[in-house]
Order: sequence, then C-alpha cells, then structure tokens
Amino acid sequence: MPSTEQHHVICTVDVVLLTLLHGALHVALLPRDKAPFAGVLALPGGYVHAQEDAGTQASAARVLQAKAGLVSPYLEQLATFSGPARDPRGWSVSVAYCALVPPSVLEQSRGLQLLPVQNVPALAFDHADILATALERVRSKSLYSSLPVHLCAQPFTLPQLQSVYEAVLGETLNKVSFRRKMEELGMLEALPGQLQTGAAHRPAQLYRVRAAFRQQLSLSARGL
Amino acid sequence: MPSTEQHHVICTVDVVLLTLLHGALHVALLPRDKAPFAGVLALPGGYVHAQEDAGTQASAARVLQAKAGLVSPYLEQLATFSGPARDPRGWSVSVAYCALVPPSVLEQSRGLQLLPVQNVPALAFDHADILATALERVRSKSLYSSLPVHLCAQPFTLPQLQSVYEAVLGETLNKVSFRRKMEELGMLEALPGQLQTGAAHRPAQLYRVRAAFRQQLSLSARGL
DNA sequence: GAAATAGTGTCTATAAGACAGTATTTT
DNA sequence: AAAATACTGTCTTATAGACACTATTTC
Repeated sequence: MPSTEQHHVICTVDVVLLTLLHGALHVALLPRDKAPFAGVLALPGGYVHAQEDAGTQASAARVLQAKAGLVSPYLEQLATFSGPARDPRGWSVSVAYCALVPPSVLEQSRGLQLLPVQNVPALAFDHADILATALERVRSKSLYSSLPVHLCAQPFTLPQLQSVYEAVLGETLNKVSFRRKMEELGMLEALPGQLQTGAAHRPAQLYRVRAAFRQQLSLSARGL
Repeated sequence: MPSTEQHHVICTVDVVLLTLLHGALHVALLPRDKAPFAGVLALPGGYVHAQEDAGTQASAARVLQAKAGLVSPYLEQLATFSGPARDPRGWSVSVAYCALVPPSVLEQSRGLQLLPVQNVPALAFDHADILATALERVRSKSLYSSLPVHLCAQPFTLPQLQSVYEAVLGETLNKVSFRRKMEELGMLEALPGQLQTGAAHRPAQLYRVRAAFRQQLSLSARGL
C-alpha cells in the first residue's frame, strides 16, 4: 500500500541559512541549476536520501554540506510545507530547517548569494513563504531566548551581542536590562583577563557561551 | 529522479488529539487494526493521499474525520518525525499535528480511548516521542497565549478557564493576575446578562471568544 | 585632556502577586 | 443566616527601563 501511486509524495528538505552582515539579517540563496525554476534563486535544498540519511535533520545537514560547503552548529527544524502545487513535479513535502551562523562560517562557502532579508527577489517554489516563516520564528524566539548568540562569532563582547539582538529584533534595547538578562540566562562566561582592545575607548570584556548551552537554547521566563 | 528507489519515502500524518477530562489532560488513542503494531495503541494517523489532500494539514483533518469522526476547530502543525527505523515498513516521514478540543466534541467520536497523559502505555511507532513533543509545546504555549481556551466548551466562566490553565500548567495561578491578563489579551467578551447559575454561590459571568480570535491565538508579551 | 564607548549604581515606572473586603447566590 | 464562590480594591513586591556617573582606552 505505501507504494501505490495514491501515496507517492516527493520528499525534500530546504534550509533557511541566516547570518548577520553589516547589521542586517541576510539569507543564503543559490540559483537553481536545473528545472524546475532553472536559474531562479532558491533556498539550499534537495531530496531526502532514504538510503543514507538518518532523518530529515541529517538530510538538511548533508544538503548544507553539499550545496554550501559548510556545517552549521545550529540547525533547527522550522516547519513542513506541503501540497500539490508548490513543486511542479508533483505533490511534495518539504521539511524546512533554519540554520544560524556567524559570518565567519560563510567564508568557506562557495557560490552562495547572501541577500538582505528585506530585499529578496522572487524565489523558486514556495521558498518565500518558508523564508517568511523562518524570519518570524527567529524574531519571536529572540524575544525570550539566547538564539541570537549563534549569529555571533565567539568570543564576543556584550555590546556586540546586544547589537546582534537589536539587528534581529529591529529595535534598540536598554543596556542595563540587557546585561541583567544575559546575567540571568547564565549561558555566558567571561574570559578572564581577555578584553577586546584596539578601539579608542575602554576595552570590553570578552565572553563565550558555556559548554552546556552550545547545543541548546537558554530561555527566559519573561522575555528579552 | 524523484521516482527512484533512493528517494522513496513513506509519508504519513499523525494527530495528537488532546482534551481535558476531570481536570487532567487526556490523549485520544486508537488500537491499530493491522500490522505493523496490530492491536497496539497509536495516535490517529494515516497516509497522505496525494490525490485528494491539499496539504498535510488537510490530511490530518481528513484522518481525524475518518478515524475519530470529528472536526477539530484547532489543528496546529507540531513537528515532523522521520528516519529509517520509526516505521518497520521503511524510511518514513510523519508530519505531526496537535488538536485541542473541549470534551463535548469527543462525545460523537467512536472507538477512541482517552487516557490521561501521565499514564499512557507503550505506543506504536515513535508515537510516545510525538506525544511528549506535543505536551511540551502545549504547556509552553499556555504560558503566554490563549491556547487553552480551545480546551474549554463555550461559553465558559473565568474561574473555569483559570482551572483549565491550571490543569495544563500544573500549577495554581493568581486570580487577580489571571483576570488582568485575560482582560489584556482582549480575546474574550462577556455575554451581557448571562451568568452561570445553579451553584450555591454568587453566579459567574459567562464569556465567549471574540470572533477575531477563534482561529488565531492571542499572545501576551510577558507571559501568563 | 578630549573623545569614545564600557560598565555600574540608583532612581523611577510598570507589572505581578498577596490579601482582604464586598457581592450574590443556594440551602 | 450560613456557606460558598465571584469579583474587586488596594497594598506590597518584583521586574524593567531611564539616567547619570565612573572607568579605560586611543589620539
């Protein structure tokens, strides 16, 4: 019964790969190299390989490695998009993932186009919907979690981290409250004696994410 | 290429159907009527029907109607579960949905077993994982949204709604704060002159959900 | 020392919770 | 009238934000 035509479904993954450049969120896109939508920009994606993938998360990681040449430490399932019309080849399911990386990780990537999320042209398939869902998720999670730390190359200073939050949320934050919250989240540790020098002002303390929080978010009960 | 064996994936949906009975969350389960896992309790689920379904959300609604004989006003995508081992028939993807209904909706259902979520036996496939994910999602969303109203038959009183929140969250809530929050969410409207009478005490005002919030949650910036 | 930004102390404003009082029903 | 619970007023406590002050660097 699973092999009857009635149940045949195209099964793919797509990855919304986000980073922060010049204070603005950018998404990584690739021009498609074949039909459908040949030449049109699309999210990195591909078929699930039932022979080799341990799950769709593994498919997404494999696709990122194959198409962008990178490994994203943070890769989270976003949502699943489906229907008869989203892919002209037939009824399809795409499990979408969201990856957040600091800009440094993208340096080894090849062929990716990084476009500011406010200014993305028409995309293949329903990738504009997938991108919109990812942005909404990232912004809403940034209101009460440590998610934006994944956009920051380590080590970083608190002012740097605050400006990352501000870029993602699109609003300025209160410095005292921000520092209180970061303290309270308990996921950062100061690197003793390591300061960011070189600027014409008091140097800032450098921090890194504690090991226990590298794979998992820290959530705040009350936001920020 | 999509039809090569390499890409063949079994595509299903499963629904975590939750309701509140005797002050405790219960999940609706069905004994499987054929292999694999014949006779074992499982979430209502089934194949995606590419010929008839407009998307996996429609598949989930169709499965609920077919297997439980009901239409759930609230049906939200939960997450997608996948891998080579979760279904003995082969590499599979299941898009899981979460439905919340008041107990009254389940009266017309046939054959469903409603079990308290703290006391569920071994389930077929990876349905225990799916259920755990659903419970975590429902509890976390209940902290800052109007989600639990879907468990309440309308119209309801504020003390009834508060006890629904308390049952889902597993903690008692401050009455004054709860009422302030419900006021602030702006999703309820009092039914003028309609009070819940019959009890040996002051009757409570009856409320219903405003039309604008029947399909969509109301979110609070600061929780509760 | 001037400029710039880091970091902190403290006051104010807002939101959450505690508590007690009043209101309205049944028995 | 007693009991029970609905509802509300108000005080206290906790949290968030504003603001100003000190600290430390480069030029």
